[in-house]
Amino acid sequence: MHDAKPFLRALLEADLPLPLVHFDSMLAAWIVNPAQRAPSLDDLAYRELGIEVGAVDDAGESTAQGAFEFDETAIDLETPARRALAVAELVDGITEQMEARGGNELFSTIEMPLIPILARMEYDGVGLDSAFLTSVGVDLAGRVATLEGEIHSLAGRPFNVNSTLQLRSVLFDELGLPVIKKTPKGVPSTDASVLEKLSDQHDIVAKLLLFRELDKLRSTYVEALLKLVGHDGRLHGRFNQTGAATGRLSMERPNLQNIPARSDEGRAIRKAFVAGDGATLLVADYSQIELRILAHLSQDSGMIEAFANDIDIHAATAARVNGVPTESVSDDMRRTSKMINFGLLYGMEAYGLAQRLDIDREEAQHHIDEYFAQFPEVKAYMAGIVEEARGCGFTTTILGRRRYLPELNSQNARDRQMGERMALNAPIQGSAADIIKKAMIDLDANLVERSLGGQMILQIHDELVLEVPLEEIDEVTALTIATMEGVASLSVPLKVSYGVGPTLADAGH
DNA sequence: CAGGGATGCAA
DNA sequence: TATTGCATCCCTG
Repeated sequence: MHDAKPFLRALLEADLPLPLVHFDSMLAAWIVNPAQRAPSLDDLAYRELGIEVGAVDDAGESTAQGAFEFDETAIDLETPARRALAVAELVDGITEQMEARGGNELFSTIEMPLIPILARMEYDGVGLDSAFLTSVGVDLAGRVATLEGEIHSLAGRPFNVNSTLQLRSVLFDELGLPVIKKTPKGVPSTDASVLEKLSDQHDIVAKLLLFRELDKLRSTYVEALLKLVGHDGRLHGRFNQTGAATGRLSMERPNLQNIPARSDEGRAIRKAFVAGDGATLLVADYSQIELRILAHLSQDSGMIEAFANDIDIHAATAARVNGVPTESVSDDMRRTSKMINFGLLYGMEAYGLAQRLDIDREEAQHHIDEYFAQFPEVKAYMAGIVEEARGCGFTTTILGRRRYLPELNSQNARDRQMGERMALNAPIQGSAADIIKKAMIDLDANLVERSLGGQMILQIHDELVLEVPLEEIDEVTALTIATMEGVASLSVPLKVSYGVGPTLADAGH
């Protein structure tokens, strides 16, 4: 099949048994080159076979809901038939390409087995308390309207606060506030980091920040979610298995991987995600998985030791960098080390660290130098990975997932540096994706083996959300943690923390 | 109405 | 001028 998941989901909706799918040409083409998101059968057949399978309408292709809906008066059997034949013709060629790129095992042991699991997760969906969420929306709308009035008064005239064009005139032309930075197009920026720097200059600025925050929550996380609730009162987002070049999943309609978590208002929205009757939610997340992978890949003895002792990794790195005992680490020392730890995962440079810590570039460089002096294997690993990727053209994860980076040899310095950052990040983010995908496959099998009713319903990059019958919660919690922690044996332990509760807010931690 | 830019949410 | 995504709003053509 090409893109089997919507078909499997349609079978679940029709209460029909699922066939075993052996080969998904969309996934296979993505393994060969993860830069092409959702390779279409049209393009593949033309490129690999020189065949024109013809444009597909939504009758032959999966519809938005994943069901096959035929107009019975005008069934086109020819196009689906040509497409089916094209998939069959593609199998050998793409398999050879996967083989040549070392991707066959990843394909057959991770990506293919994940398809029916994701189909089931989409089919099950997650419960939404629409009445509660509606009341959150009413509250937010009221506060937003009040703020809008106050902003208009302070500006001296009404304008559309959501229009950056109009807001720019108000702030920089009419109120005379200083321009802090410009957008890539060269016009004055009004983004949150700019507003934060202007907050002591005019009362309007704090109102604007709050307006943006609350209106974002209202429009994106209240209105949008309510529109997508199914007839069963649940949200059935779609997982995109080929959406991220690093190997992560992505999600859409809705994207439940970016539900607010930090502010109080964000947590109110998380309260609307609920378990069904007689069930509860279990949220299990890998603790610092990317830094643990960095410790493993770099074999840095200091970092491995910190994880082996299971101490707060940001405090532990701060202690080492500053040459003090862990208990003497100040808040500021920990904050700096935490920023560098995160920056390492993204291919940080001094400029970026300086921005985030609001310090000079020179001072940021000094912090980075001190860090690398204490973690020399990390420094060597970072340098080596870029060099290796430049040589062979790709990076590799612990399960052999490759990301090709032609940018590394670009004539354009900006593109080349982007390639270097991607080379630094891809093995780490990609290995984390490998690990949680394997955990999903193992956990699904373990739940079935023990005849448990607990089901995975969401994956949010380093965490799994399960809906669990109340009477099973202890057994499923223990099984989930053991499975997630046991999927890989790295040079540092994998650690899982968890929370349980009737809503996503209660189960969070 | 499609598409791009700006913005902001998550890990 | 730190990685990966997706959604919203505004604005233009």
